[in-house]
Amino acid sequence: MADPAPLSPVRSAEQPPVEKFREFLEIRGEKLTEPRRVLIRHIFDSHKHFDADELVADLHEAGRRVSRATVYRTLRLLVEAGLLRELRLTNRTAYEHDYGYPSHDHLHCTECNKVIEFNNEEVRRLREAVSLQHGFRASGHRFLITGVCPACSRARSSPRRRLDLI
Amino acid sequence: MADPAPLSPVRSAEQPPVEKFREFLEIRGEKLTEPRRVLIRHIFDSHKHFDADELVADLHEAGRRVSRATVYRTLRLLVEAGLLRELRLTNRTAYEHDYGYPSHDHLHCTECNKVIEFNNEEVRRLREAVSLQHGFRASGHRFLITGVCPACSRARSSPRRRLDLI
DNA sequence: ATTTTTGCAAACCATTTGCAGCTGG
DNA sequence: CCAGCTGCAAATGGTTTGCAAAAAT
Repeated sequence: MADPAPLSPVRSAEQPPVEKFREFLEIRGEKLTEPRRVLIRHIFDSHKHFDADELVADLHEAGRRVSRATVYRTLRLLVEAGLLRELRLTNRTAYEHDYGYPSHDHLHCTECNKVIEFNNEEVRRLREAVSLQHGFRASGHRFLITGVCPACSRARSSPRRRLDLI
Repeated sequence: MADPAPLSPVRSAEQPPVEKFREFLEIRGEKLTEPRRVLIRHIFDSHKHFDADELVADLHEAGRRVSRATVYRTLRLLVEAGLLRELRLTNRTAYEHDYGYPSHDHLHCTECNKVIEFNNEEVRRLREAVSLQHGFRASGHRFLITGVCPACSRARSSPRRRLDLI
């Protein structure tokens, strides 16, 4: 999955993801194991969207092998812990950082499959307004705009496009 | 999947879904067959969200059996034709009417899994504003608010709840 | 007559799970 | 030590596909 154009990553006074996870596990009487540490380290090492398969592949390449089963099991925990968020754009579930990253929404280019993040105050306001109208207690939202990104838009209307297709 | 609280269905001067589909197929040199007619008739007979499995089950009950394979193949066509829209809330893909129904967004109750539709002008405006900011040509959007619906909210805070759980 | 479609069953693919052995607290 | 975890391999469950027979133009 294509990387998103990143917003300014703000992780300053907060505790690091591993600690947040340890806390979560402690409360449930569960354990912070080596495979889990490896995963969380790798995931929060860079800010990008990924799916289970990419994670397994990346780790194997890096010589840090964690079984597919453990990857799936841990991803579920990280979502429950509020560290990751699920993104269901295709048949495979993608994940993105939730903890320590500003809340945002997405533009999805249907030509190149790029995902662009954006942050707009209005979205949150609108979510509250709509929820209020329906007596709904909102806990989250997802605003996804699909279309064509500037780059693809340019390529599309460019006179050289016809030639490119040959 | 739970039915959505319906908006006023507006299908007046437009041609019926089957005709729209026939047109789509004709352009591609494809055929409007009996199983396809059965499916589209059943789907547009009532306005509700459904998935492939429910569709197969419903039809079998009604004595109009269409194979699972054909159901899946036809659903894909109906989406391409702009008659249906996909809704990926869970592991199975749900579908809703797109053609002849006002554009809208969704509130998804995570307790009872109900889907409530809403229509808010602001959403469209916001989509255009954000797209403009990013030089993006929007062709569609999805605004999904997750949380707890009024009914579940009431049940949750009710003093009798603890007893219900026993 | 020719091309597309259907139904069946088998294949696929992402994800989950049972289990025996390993590990963290 | 003991509850919880891991890896493996097998199971699941939704969706897709190959193919021979059936239907549409």
